[in-house]
Amino acid sequence: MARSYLSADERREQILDCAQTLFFTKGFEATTVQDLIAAAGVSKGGFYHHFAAKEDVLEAVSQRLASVSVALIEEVMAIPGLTAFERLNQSLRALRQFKSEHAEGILAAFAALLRPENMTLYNRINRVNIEAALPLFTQIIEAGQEDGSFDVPDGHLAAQALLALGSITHDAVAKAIASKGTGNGRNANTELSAALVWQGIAIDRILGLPDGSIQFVEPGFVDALLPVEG
Amino acid sequence: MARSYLSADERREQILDCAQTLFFTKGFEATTVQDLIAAAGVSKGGFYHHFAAKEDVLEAVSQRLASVSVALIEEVMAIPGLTAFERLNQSLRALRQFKSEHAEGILAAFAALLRPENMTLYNRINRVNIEAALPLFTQIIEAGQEDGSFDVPDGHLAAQALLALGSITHDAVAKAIASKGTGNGRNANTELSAALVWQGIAIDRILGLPDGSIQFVEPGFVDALLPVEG
DNA sequence: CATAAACAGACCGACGGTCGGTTTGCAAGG
DNA sequence: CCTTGCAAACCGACCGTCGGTCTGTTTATG
Repeated sequence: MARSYLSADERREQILDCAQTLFFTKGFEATTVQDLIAAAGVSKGGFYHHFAAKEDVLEAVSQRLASVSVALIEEVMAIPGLTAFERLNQSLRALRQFKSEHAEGILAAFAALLRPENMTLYNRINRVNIEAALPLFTQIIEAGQEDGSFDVPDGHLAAQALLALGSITHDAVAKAIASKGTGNGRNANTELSAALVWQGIAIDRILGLPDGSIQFVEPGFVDALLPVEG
Repeated sequence: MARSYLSADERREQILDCAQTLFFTKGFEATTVQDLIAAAGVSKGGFYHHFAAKEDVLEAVSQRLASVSVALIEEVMAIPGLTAFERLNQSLRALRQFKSEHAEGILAAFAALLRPENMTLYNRINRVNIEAALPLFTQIIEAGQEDGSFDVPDGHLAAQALLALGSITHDAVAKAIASKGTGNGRNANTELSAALVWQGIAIDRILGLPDGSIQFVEPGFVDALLPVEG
């Protein structure tokens, strides 16, 4: 029968595409290698020619997802002549804009990731994302120590604190998604907005800025992402 | 052959004891049900009589560990006549003291948890711990909104932020443990101390307090926990 | 046409979990 | 005090499935 014979890179990407879909749909543990090779149309031997283990696929998927955020921030890093404060705000804005532009996909991803059977996937993606973003945020904050934007004793530690705050909103996001179509979506959206506003304030405070300095949400951001029906 | 026949509670606890040791030693995934029943001296059927799945054992072990911290904080909650600020500080002190008193065990646990093959165990324990501690911290902070101790818009969100900060120090702890016997333990301990001091400052700032209000470390705490040899 | 990369698929050991049956403790009835 | 009945504790052989291996075969490429 006609084998397809893709290049290593193409095949890898194709398998990762299938894996991403499957992982998000049924979870990492529940996705078998059989599922993966069936979806990708490749044999067991072919699969293990490109990946040493199922675990490697998880890692690669996580890395690929993290690289999206990294690229967005690196674009902002390339802009010359910004203060560190402006650079941080712009980075957050870029991430926000990306979420808005891909609202549908982001939403589906979150809905999948927050399901209990997907904790492994969620934790891995989260970890890799933080590891990838940490040096960039460290760089920004350390520049901010120089130019007087921020008041923190250590840029690296401050960056870790900022990234750790991300987990605050996950609860609220989960609730907001869960309440879709249950009638209290309005309420959940308000709660999520409050959580995001607070996350912004927490960032301000950690960086030694007055409340409201960093713009972490925009009015209507949540409602645009999660439209309340009815 | 002489069966032992323990009560359900006794047997459960016994299995959990063995499981805890095994999970910390070889990790959750690497510990098989065979290992568990061999260690506990019970049969497959006996094991599944008490636990519906291997996963349940993980959950139970995590819950049991979390209940230790909860008990410590609840003790502080029972003290009458404290301001919320004092209550928070006392709670943190109690946790710190517990760590000092059980330095050896705590250290071994951390060393085990931070190994890459133990991420599942680590994440689970972390999650359960946060879930267990969240209502208590929320209660303290909400009281602090009333009595003027803290300046935050929402007690629950503030508590989530505080607990999220815990992850900052994990890196430093991992480094400090890893550097034992490598000669730069002195350095790693200093770094860990700095991380803990920063975590205290971050808590201050999030709660709207001046830097240094909350005592999150004491001088010599790290060196007492992780003695530098030589 | 040689060589290596890409792929195939039968196969394996081990794992989590099930199931029908057995043993023990215990309380109620004689 | 002794049955007797019964539920709870326990046993261990067995099963399906999974991740991973291994021996080859097919395709591209220089």
